[in-house]
Amino acid sequence: MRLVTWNVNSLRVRLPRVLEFLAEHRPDVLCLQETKTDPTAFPHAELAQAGYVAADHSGGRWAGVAVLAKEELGVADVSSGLPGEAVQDEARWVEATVGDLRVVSTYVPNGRELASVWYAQKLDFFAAMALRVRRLRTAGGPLVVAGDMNVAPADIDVYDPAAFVTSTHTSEPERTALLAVQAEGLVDAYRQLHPDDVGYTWWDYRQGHFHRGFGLRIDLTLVSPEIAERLTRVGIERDYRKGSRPSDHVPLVAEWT
DNA sequence: ATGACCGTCTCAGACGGA
Repeated sequence: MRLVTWNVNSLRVRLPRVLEFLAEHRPDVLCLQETKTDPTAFPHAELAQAGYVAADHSGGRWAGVAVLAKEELGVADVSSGLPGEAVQDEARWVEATVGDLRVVSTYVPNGRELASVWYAQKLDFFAAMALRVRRLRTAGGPLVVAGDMNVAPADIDVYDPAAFVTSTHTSEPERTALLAVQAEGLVDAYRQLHPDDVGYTWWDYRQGHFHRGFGLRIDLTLVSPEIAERLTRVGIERDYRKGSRPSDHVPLVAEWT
């Protein structure tokens, strides 16, 4: 199984890069975030030509998530929205079943500033997420929760921890909230296979941050234990930050037997 | 340097992103 998560920052603009990626890597499953797509404008036809079907939760100009699967695998039992999320219908959570695998694609709220209402809503989103993961784990079967968590789990995941002490994404409450989700029975796939490696998945468009190596690891693939023990490779497709009109995030690839 | 980049919606500039 090859499963990929990628915050594309507008599926309309990024469609050529997405089709390039599908052709090059042929993932079984591709989780997308920040599709920024109107529900009526989701590019189902273009993806079908590439051999993929999609379960999308599209909310217009902001957010938007989707689960793509190879046509022969299909997407079943689609569920849109996170029960209990602070702001309903922001299109930050979609679930689908692919084969025997339950897949979630999520785009956690940014939080904007510490001690803001948006920051509180971000923590609330994680709390709702932990409850939902508990439910899904109780139901049993292999589970993947992949997406843009908007939290760098540890200082190794931050190019300059000191630069973030007054910012979101590295605060103790955010990290604790993410750990509470994992405590429901999910493993950080990249960190499992790369315990000491620096592996950023996002670089700010500004100030040449990519070329200066200033990134964060905020896109995660969280897997249930039966998948974690079968992982064979977890890789970051850094080259997709280069070239024509790149997203500010890159694809994270996980493979298991 | 009080910003710098990118995408969206609406039409030059705001808002969101992290």
